[in-house]
Amino acid sequence: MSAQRKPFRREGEDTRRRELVEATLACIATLGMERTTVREIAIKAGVTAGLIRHYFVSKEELVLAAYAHYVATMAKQSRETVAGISPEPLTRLATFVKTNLSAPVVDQTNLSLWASFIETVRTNPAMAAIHLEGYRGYRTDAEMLIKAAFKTAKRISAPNELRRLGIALNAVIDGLWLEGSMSPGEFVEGELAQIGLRSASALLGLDLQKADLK
Amino acid sequence: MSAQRKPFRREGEDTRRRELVEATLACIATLGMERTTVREIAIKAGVTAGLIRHYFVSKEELVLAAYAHYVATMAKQSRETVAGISPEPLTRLATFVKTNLSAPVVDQTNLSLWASFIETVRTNPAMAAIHLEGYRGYRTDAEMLIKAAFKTAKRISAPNELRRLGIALNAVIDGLWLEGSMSPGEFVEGELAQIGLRSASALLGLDLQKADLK
DNA sequence: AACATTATTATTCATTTGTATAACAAGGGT
DNA sequence: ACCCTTGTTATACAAATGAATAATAATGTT
Repeated sequence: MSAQRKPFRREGEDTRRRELVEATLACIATLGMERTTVREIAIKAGVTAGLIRHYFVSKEELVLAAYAHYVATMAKQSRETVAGISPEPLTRLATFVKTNLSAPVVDQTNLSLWASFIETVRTNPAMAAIHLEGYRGYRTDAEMLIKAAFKTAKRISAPNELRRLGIALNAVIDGLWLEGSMSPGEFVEGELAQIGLRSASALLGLDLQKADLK
Repeated sequence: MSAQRKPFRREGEDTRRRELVEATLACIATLGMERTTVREIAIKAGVTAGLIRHYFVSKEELVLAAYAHYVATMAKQSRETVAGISPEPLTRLATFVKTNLSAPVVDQTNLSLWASFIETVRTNPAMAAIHLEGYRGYRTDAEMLIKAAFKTAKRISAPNELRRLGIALNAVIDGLWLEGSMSPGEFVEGELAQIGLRSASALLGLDLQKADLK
């Protein structure tokens, strides 16, 4: 009547680490940071709890790796979407705005994940470093897009001005993303993206709505 | 050699409840939700852990009360600031923007507190209700201010338009608040508020910077 | 096919946490 | 001055948690 020992397969180190990291993100997103325990992560990953310590010296280190993975994935997706379309600057800018204001970026679970990390970011210097790098990259992307669009429109763009507009554009997107992710029922399909395009147009003095139709 | 029993004072119910609620907020802000335990809260409040259960049937209920207190306090402060100044609509709008983009609203600890609640808001219906009420009130405030400013400028404002602008204005403020609170070192004193005024001006087609100087 | 390595499972341990209960004393009523 | 209510402290407890250690079996090597 002895319970059988669980059968298993040996995986390569990188595979297992990625599996564990992804299971961690899934757990945090679903259960929240508080209820994300090593046992829960292990269940999600389909392994036993002990294995976690074989790859990560502590739960804290695993969470750190998960955050790094999350930031990197987000940045990569955003860049690939913009890079994969028409090189026309205005269209790119419009796509940048729209992508970040539609599913799957706008998503309650995604927001939860992001929020769960915030408090850790504040208290953990290693997490803070990862965050700052990601944020700066994101803002630089926005500035580059604006710069290119201005150039096409033959508009002068001083570095100061560019910085200010990058911050502002980023803020509208973040704010709308926040509202949309937090209160999904408050907006109809596509409304958020439309408001984003209009707002960005007003902020930058460009017509992104026309560009979006191309 | 027996340890002395801790001396204490009896407090009225509402006083104690408020003390416990405030201690809870302080704990969450400082330590994060995960490390906010009933014992830690009790220490912060200067009482022993057992007392908490005398006023709140569970830790969850205490956290809920703390969130309600937090939302109410924020809303009250915002309204009082705007109400306490010149009745000139443009100036009010400018103040609304500036207040929400300066200390003490823009603050890393404040952000932490807010973020800590997010995941709870998602999973707990009671928390979600409190949140939605607060958010709608905030947006309504913004819409009213915009409407008044438009009226002064003799501009027509359709309900749809008003809703859209309210959401957008709210988003810029939220986004800038987020960026400023998360990466305090990235902005110089007053920069955030300036960007906020400029952005709001562009969004609404009003000159809030001039209005701010009055 | 036997072996060695080590990834993985299984078990154990010390702490922590939320909650429950018991003991005590502060302050009001008479 | 005494008692009585109950706010408050102190102790206890079962469950959960991160981590440590022991046991086992999957896979590559020869």
